[in-house]
Amino acid sequence: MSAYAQPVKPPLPPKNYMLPTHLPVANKILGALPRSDYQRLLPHLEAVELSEGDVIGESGEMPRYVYFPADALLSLLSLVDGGEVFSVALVGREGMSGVASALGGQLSPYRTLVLSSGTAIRMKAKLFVKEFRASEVLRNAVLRYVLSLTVQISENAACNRFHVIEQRLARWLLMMRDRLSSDHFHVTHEMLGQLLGVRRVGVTNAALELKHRTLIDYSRGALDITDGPGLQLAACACYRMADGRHGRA
Amino acid sequence: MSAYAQPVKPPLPPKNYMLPTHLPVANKILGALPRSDYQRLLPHLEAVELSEGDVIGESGEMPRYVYFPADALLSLLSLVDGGEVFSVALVGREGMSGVASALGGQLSPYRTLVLSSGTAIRMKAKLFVKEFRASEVLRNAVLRYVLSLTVQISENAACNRFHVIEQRLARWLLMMRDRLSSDHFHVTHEMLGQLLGVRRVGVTNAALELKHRTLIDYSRGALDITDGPGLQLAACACYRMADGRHGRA
DNA sequence: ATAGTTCTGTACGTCTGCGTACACAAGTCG
DNA sequence: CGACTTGTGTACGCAGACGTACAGAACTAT
Repeated sequence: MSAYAQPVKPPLPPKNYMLPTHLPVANKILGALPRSDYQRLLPHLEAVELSEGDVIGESGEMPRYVYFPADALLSLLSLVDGGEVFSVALVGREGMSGVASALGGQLSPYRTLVLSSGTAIRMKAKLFVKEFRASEVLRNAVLRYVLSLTVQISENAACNRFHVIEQRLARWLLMMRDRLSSDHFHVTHEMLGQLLGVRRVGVTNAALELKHRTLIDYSRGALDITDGPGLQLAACACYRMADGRHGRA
Repeated sequence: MSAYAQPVKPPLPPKNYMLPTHLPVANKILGALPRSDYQRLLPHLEAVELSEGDVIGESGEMPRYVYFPADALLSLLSLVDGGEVFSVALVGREGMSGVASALGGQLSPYRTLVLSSGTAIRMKAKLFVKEFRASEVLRNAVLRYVLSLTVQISENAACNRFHVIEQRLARWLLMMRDRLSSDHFHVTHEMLGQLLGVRRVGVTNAALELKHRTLIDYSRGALDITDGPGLQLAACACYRMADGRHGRA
């Protein structure tokens, strides 16, 4: 059974790091804050190490922390009635988890899963809400991210509707690459199946095809993007439209 | 050709109405405002009549107005590269169009289509942004709606992934009924196909089945929900999870 | 009344993806 | 070392939806 199927994981071991007392910080929302705002938040920020498979927030519960990924990668999963899970968005250093709190929600609508191990900066949700209300700078940064998140979810929904697995797989691999800033990362076909909302076998077939075309290579979860430009051609145009912006040419 | 396929419709004829100077107003966001806030907005609000098929906002453009539907019904359409359109959300009296402006976006990510004729209250987008920044009450109301909109889009995406056309059709009809507060409304199979992102024929087949089960009846766009509870059983559980809240038992 | 348009019903071959099952390989743990 | 777990490859029948095409019914306009 993959970690995806587990409803809740045990609490993560918090591990403190030195946080930079000056900009830029790894996370782009925090990094965009003026020095004075960042300094005010600093005492309440805590760097933690997240491990692949951790569930750091469950749908229907109110998260105690909001997370700003540095080099970790998160996935927001929507739970369907039959116990199915479906990934609606990826969250990397450009974003955060826990926006529902800011928007006045009492419950998180998503399960938040750690897709790729790494560091994230966290903050108590209640405090974050307070800061969000008080600081216009922070609020504007967060709201801009909420917008891009909503757009990501929407385009993703449309993409799922119209494009075949192979194109979508190529796109997701590129999206992960962009957010991780690396051509090499760890992800199994089973995980990708959950992200795309398709069978593991469907991923295997699509991945094989991409492998035969020498666009990617992989073995037991160790995935390599060997031909980025080629992979972009294999992906649907959704990638260029929505995600090309993130950089990593 | 259906109105959906047309990129832009000619400007709508604005038609002024008396707006209530006291609460409640038909739109729930505006209606939830304290009297003083509503009074301040009032001079800038304008009631307009929207007609089915009107496109009141185009993807990639910045809308000049934000709209608060009273008894009109809007659909937010995401445009996919190949010219396909896909409805990501319904907006009725519980919501508004143009949230992107509030969140700091320069461009609307959606085409906004009038699904069902009726009245809406509109306001210049720039002014709305100003008020959004200035008034915490308005801001909180709008942000709560942004959250529910995001959740709607997400659950919709997941629903599309896992449920068959017939269930999804039943759900959309119920969603439309809830927002229009009526068991009878006008919508063609062609329109529904665009909303669900499927072929017109697919809708016809599903609708026929629902008709044979005497859950609905229709003819040339005039649609009747003749057995609401039965239709709920035909719909996927997504309806009860997400939309049952809207009321209309 | 006639002609045109819109909406709905029906048909048919095709394709993508599903559900399921099994085998093998590579790692892990005792 | 052997036993177990995890990840990947492969097969096969089936179902839902697609693309397309055509025809009739209902409404509209002249």
